[in-house]
Amino acid sequence: MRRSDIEQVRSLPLFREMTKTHFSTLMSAALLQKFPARTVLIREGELPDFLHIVVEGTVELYSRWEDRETTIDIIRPVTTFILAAVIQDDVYLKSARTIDAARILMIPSEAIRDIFGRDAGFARAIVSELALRYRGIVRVLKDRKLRTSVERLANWILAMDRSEGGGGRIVLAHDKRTLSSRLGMTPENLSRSLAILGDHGVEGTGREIVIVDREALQRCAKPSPLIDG
Amino acid sequence: MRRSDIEQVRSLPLFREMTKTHFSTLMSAALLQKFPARTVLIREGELPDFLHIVVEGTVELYSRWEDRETTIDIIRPVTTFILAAVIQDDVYLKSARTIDAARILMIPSEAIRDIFGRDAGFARAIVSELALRYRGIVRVLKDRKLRTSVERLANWILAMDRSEGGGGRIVLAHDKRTLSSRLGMTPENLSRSLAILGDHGVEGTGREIVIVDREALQRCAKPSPLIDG
DNA sequence: CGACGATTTGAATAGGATCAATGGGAGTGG
DNA sequence: CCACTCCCATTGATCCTATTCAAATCGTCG
Repeated sequence: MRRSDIEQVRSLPLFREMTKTHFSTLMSAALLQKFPARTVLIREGELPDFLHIVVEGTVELYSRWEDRETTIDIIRPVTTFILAAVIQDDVYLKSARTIDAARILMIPSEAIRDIFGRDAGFARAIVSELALRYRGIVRVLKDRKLRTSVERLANWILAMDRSEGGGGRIVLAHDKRTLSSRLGMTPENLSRSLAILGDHGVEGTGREIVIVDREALQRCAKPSPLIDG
Repeated sequence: MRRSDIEQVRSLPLFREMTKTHFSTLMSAALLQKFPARTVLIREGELPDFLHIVVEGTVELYSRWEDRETTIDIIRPVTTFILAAVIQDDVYLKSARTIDAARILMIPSEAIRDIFGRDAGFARAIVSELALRYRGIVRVLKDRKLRTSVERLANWILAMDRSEGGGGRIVLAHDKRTLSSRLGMTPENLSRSLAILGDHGVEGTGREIVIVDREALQRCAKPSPLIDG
C-alpha cells in the first residue's frame, strides 16, 4: 500500500482524530485491493468481514428483491460504505459492486470494533460518519418520493454544476445508464427527461450537458437545501 | 416526571449503559411534555434544541417539498427520533407531528452532546442507535422502491401479525389513513390493496384484519428478512 | 467498413394518484 | 330510542408518471 494512499486515508474525517498508534494498527490489518469494473464486492445478506472504503473508482450500492433491483446510492472516493453493518455486526442490507475499476481499502470489522471501543476520537468520528450517512439516505428518500424524474434530473444537474464550480458545463464521468440508476429511473426515462429539460434551459450532446438558462432550470428544479444538501 | 417514566427511559438501550451520574444529569435537564394529537413537534429546516423520545403515543416523521408531502416513518414508544440532527448539530431534514396524544421526553441537545463526549457507554449506545436507525431507513427505502403497494401491505400484515404473536388476527391501532401513509400510499389505494388481498387469504372488516390463508398471503408477500427485519 | 453496445424514440401498459360520488358507523341532539 | 350529521372508508372513473417492449440511430473501436 502506497504511502500517499495511507495519508489520504488518514486525512479522512473518520480517521483524522484517532491516535497514531491506533491508526497504524488499523492500517496494518487493512488490505488495499484493486477490482475491475462491474465486480460485486458485497452481497446483501452476508455478514461483514471488512469495512470498505472507496479510495479510487466508483461503487454502486444496490438491492434486489425477487426479480427487481434498485440503486440505493453511488459512492465516489473517498468514502466508507456499509459502516452500519460493521458496527452492528449484522448482515448487509445492500449489495455493492464497482462501476469503474476501483481500489478499495478493506479493514477487518473486528479491528474497527476493537479500536472503536478504545479510541474516543475514533468513536466520535464514527458517530459523525453514521449521522452523515443517515442524513444522506434521508435525502435520497425524499428526492425519490417527492420529486418526479425530470425534477430529480434538474436538481442533479444544478448540484453537479455547483460542485464543479458553477461553470454551467458538465461532462459525465460515466454512462448515462449509470446516471439513470443514480437518479432512480430507467435509461429511457433519463433520455426523455433530458429532452424535456430542453425547454428549461438545458442542452445536452453526448456526455456534455450545458446550462444555457440557469434561471429557467432553477424554476423547474426548485432546489432545496433540505434535499440537495 | 414520574419515577416509572424515568425507569422506563433508563432501560432503553440508549441509556442503559451510561453511568448513573450522567443519566441523572441528563434527566434533570430533560422535560417530559404531553402533546395533543396532530401537533407539530419539529419542523424540517430548524435547528435541534432537544433530542426527542416518544414515551407514549405515536409520532409521524414526514417531509414536504413544494406542495407534496411524504411520510418517512412512524414511531412508537419507546424510541428516539432526530438523533442524527442532534449529533451533527445541523438542521432537521424531516418534520414530526403526533398522531395520537403523546408524551415526549425532551433532552437538551447540548446535554446530549456534552455527555456523549464524556461517557463511553453512552457513546457506544448512540452509535448503535444511529446504526439501527440507518438500517431502518434503508429498509423503508427498499420496501418502497422494490415493492408494489399490495406487496407492501401484505408484508405489513405478516410483520404485524408476527409482532403480535402470530394469532392471525390484527386490530389496527389507528385509522386506515394513518396506516396508508405508513405504507407510503394514499387511503384510496390502501382500500383497493386490501380488497385485492381478499384473493390472497386476507379478510378485513373495519379495524380488524384476519389472515385466513397464511400460505396464500406469504406467496403474495414474499417477505424478506433484508427488508422486513 | 462492420459490429457491437449505448442511446434515443415510439407505442403500449402498469401502477398510483387524483377527483368525484357513495356508503357506513359513531357520536350527538332531539 | 331514533334521526341527523360528520367523518372515514370504499368504489368508480380518469389522469399522470414511469416502466416495458420494440425499433431505429448513433458512436466507437477493431
